[in-house]
Amino acid sequence: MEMQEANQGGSELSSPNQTIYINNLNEKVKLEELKKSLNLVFSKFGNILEVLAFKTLKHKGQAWVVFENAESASTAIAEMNGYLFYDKPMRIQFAKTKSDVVAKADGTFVPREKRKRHEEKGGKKKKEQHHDSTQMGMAMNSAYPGGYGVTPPLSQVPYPGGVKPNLPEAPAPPNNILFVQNLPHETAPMMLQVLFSQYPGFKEVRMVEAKPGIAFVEFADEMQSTVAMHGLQGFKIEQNPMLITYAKK
DNA sequence: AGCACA
Repeated sequence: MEMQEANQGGSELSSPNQTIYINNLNEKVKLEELKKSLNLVFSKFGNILEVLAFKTLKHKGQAWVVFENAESASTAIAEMNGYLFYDKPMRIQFAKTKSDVVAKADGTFVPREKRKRHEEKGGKKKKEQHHDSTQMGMAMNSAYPGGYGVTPPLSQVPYPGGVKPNLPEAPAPPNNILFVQNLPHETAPMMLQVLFSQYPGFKEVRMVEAKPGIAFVEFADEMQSTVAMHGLQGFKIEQNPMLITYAKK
């Protein structure tokens, strides 16, 4: 039988990073509210260092959430990609580059001139563009209740009717097969079996030789796959947090 | 659509 490309929508997964990049956000929402809400929704995945969003035309509808750990970011992507937020499904990926707050902590921070790709050309009337970058560090992040399984309405179908064919990561609907990513290349099927077979309904692990780092894990039904997914989401194998989603059928 | 921290 044939199987869909393992890779989601043909776009590569950016390398794991502690910052997530979110787009397809509802542009009508005011920035402050947007950031507050993002903070609320994402704080259960771990401590958030900063939430950034901007109002400029080039950056509308997008935001960055900087976590303290890459593991949190990874879990947040797996759990929240496609989540309806102000009536639109969030599209989430790892950020392409390291956030300044993180670089500052690293000691690798280099002031912006080096990092700018292209400067703005003259001839444009300069407009005030306010974007604020509130840092709501301690204020709003509550410690997470323990367990990620509590994401509410993922069951609502994110893309009802006509969908653009190549979304970066169109989340597959819940089903009995899990798609596991971000595994160390040397991960043995047996190791995965040990992990997943603790969950009821486990059937088998399938790994794709041609594509190291991923695996399919089949359960008897979707309730059982869901339990396993939430139980093992972000579980680290040799430092790599597993990223588990439903497989595309 | 669009990956920044002015």
